[in-house]
Amino acid sequence: MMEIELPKMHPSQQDMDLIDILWRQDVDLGAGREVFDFSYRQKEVELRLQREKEEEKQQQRLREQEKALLAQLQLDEETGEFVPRSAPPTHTNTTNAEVTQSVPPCLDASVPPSTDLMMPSDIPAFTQNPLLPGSLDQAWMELLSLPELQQCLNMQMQDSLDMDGFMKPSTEAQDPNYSQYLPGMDHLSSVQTEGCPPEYINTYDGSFNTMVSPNLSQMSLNVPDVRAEFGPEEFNELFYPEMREVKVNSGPLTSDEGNTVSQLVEIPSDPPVNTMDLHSFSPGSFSSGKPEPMSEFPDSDSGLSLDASPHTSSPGKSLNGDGSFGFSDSDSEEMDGSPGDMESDYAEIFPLVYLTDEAQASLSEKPPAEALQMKAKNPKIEPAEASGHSKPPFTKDKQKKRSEARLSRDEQRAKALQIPFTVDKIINLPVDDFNEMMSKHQLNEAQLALVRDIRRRGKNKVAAQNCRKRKMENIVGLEYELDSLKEEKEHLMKEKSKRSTSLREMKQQLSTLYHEVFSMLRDEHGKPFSPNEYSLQHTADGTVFLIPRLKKTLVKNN
DNA sequence: TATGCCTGTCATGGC
DNA sequence: GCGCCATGACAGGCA
Repeated sequence: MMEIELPKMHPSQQDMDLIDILWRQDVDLGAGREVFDFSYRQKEVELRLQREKEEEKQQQRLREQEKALLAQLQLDEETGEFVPRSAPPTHTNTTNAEVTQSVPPCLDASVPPSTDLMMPSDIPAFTQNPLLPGSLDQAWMELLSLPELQQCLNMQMQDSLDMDGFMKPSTEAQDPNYSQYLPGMDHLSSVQTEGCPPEYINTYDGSFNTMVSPNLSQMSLNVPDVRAEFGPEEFNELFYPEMREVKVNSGPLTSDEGNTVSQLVEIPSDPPVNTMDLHSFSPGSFSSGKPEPMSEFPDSDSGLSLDASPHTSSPGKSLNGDGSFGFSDSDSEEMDGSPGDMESDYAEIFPLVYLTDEAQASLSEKPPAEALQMKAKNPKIEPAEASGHSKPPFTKDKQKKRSEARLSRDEQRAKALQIPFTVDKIINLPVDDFNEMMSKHQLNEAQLALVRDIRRRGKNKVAAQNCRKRKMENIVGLEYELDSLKEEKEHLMKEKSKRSTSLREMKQQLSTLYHEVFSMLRDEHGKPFSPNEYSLQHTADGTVFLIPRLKKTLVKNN
């Protein structure tokens, strides 16, 4: 087994099983991973560097955007919030007082109350608790200055009012805020917040921490779906456990998530072994430059009908001319139609080309005619004893690489058949050049068949190499992808855990503040409101409503 | 000798 | 229809 150097990862058993399944599919194809290790490692390093650069750029961009944004904002000294300079006066200034002073139903005078829909006369007026002159305001200010809390209240308010018909807050005033609290989810935020300029979406997260209390600034709100954990119903349960029948319409916060194969593995860098000298095989030199194997075929010269067109060459015209070579039309057809048999035929026709030098030497003592006669006697005998591969052709020369051996096998065949082209040319010439080359030489059927076969095998060999290489690259790529996904999953799990903790703390704070504020409210008689009968609702613009719970239920039923 | 890997080859289908 | 390419399957060689 080969030791492969793979990127460091700690896959689970399942992952390993998956890899093994993929790997087993190809392992018998012989693709070796180590071939790709180097490029793989390179790719990995490049990817990491690229990721780091991108992160750096993004941070830089965020800082710039934040600066630009802050330049457009001014700090509200009272609330501590940044507000656009050009924006109309915020409600935050008035909210503070109106929470306790303005007349219900709408506690914020800047927001015209929908009195026809809103508070009937049974809504008690707010009165500031004389005993707690500033603390209430302060508490609300603190509460309202927390964007997260505002957001929670907004959600609750919107849900309630959407359902009750008391008020339909503009989504533009709401949704963009969500994106501010989802700095890590810009892509999602931008989907939901069409009305919000992207620079606000992308930059508020940077300034966000400056607006919140220190402890909260530690919290990150990159919660993909806050409502999944902190939905309106849960919110209701948190504060109105007894009012579960009041269904709220949850707003749509959910987002619409939405080689060149490196040129052929160089064919064995070694050039075809024993590259034939093309010129030595020119038709005119056949008889003179008689290659050694040809001694096995004393009749071959005479058998070559150089003038005969391949198509007109009859069995009698092939090679021997006397037909002793055993080539018949059917044989030729077999060769063409069944390449698998061609090798066998070659083996029969030119048995020596399948043998080692030694074997050839021993065979040379035997007249080739004998072999040909055997072929003639039993033409149906499958070469190499029927399997076509059962006889190892080059088992003697262990030093030779198999590829070389195989290559030389075709070369030897070509040599034996006196093919006047190099195997390399036969395989690699473009089809036009190949045809042109072929047309310049009169080849008999056996030669044509062999040339075609050599070309086909040669091209297929390269194709197989490419195919295996691609397969290995795919496997390596999948392993890398698997590793990345595992890391991402791990990261998301940590993130989720962090968000949950943060959310819990916020809920707790909000609950505390809510009850604190509620307990400070007094009606015109100085009596506290019953939390069972009233609830506080808060909008994005700072308006606070005191909503009678019974009313909500009634409206809902209507 | 058994086993796993590598490579060449063939068959087949798509372009 | 031919040639090329991709790929699954198979077989042989080798360590």
